[in-house]
Amino acid sequence: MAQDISSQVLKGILQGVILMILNKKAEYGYGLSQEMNRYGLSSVPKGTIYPLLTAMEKRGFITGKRKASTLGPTRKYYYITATGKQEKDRFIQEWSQLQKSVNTLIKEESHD
Amino acid sequence: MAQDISSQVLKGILQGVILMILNKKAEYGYGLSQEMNRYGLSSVPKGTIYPLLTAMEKRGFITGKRKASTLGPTRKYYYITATGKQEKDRFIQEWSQLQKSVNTLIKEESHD
DNA sequence: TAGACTAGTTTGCTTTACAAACTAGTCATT
DNA sequence: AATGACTAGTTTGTAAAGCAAACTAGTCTA
Repeated sequence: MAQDISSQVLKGILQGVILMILNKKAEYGYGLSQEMNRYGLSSVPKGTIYPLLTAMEKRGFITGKRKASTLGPTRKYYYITATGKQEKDRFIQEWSQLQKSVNTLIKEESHD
Repeated sequence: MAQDISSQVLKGILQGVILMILNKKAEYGYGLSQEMNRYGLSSVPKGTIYPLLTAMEKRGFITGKRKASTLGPTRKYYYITATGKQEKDRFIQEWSQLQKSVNTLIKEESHD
């Protein structure tokens, strides 16, 4: 398994990543965290993820609904909104632009 | 020209980008800012870039030397250190891992 | 009943981001 | 010689983020 991505680099894109996951299916904070691990996005601390989800709800990108679980405490599932989908698309565009810029820099340094 | 990258997304990688540019040649803050624009990395505010350069010098990644300019105030040129080169390589690895993870997510959503 | 795992909230500290104000140099107009 | 535009850097003050840690609380197994 590849090395973990430092929270430093992950910071800016965390919201975008969450929106992409929630666009596929509704998830709750704890599950989201595990889902990200599966994608190689190293464990985001709960002190970061839960407040971020709350902030994203305030911004109108997602909505949360509490649901009881048969195997633990109640979960708070988050659903992406129409605004959230727009924001997700905006993120994808920005990401592709960023990729281009950074990869150009990396390529230049390797064949100098 | 493509749309600008929000400071939000740029945040985590700003230090890595600066290290890559300084690895090619020494630069001063203002010139660095213009160089980044050329790579499509939208104008980083001076309130961010100058303090970051100072912090990077404290961390030992770069060293600054003042040099007079014939066409303006004195400039502070920054040179990458051996530690900085290590950090730069670490960044490149992390970046490639991040790219894999995020692109997997994007691909999945497009063919669902 | 104690420990492990799940699930979420809240608090408090530290770091970061950055607009804005300020100093200071050159150069072209007016 | 004064004004404005561009270059170049520092400092200050505020706001926002990140997150460890403490706390509550549910299930399940030993």
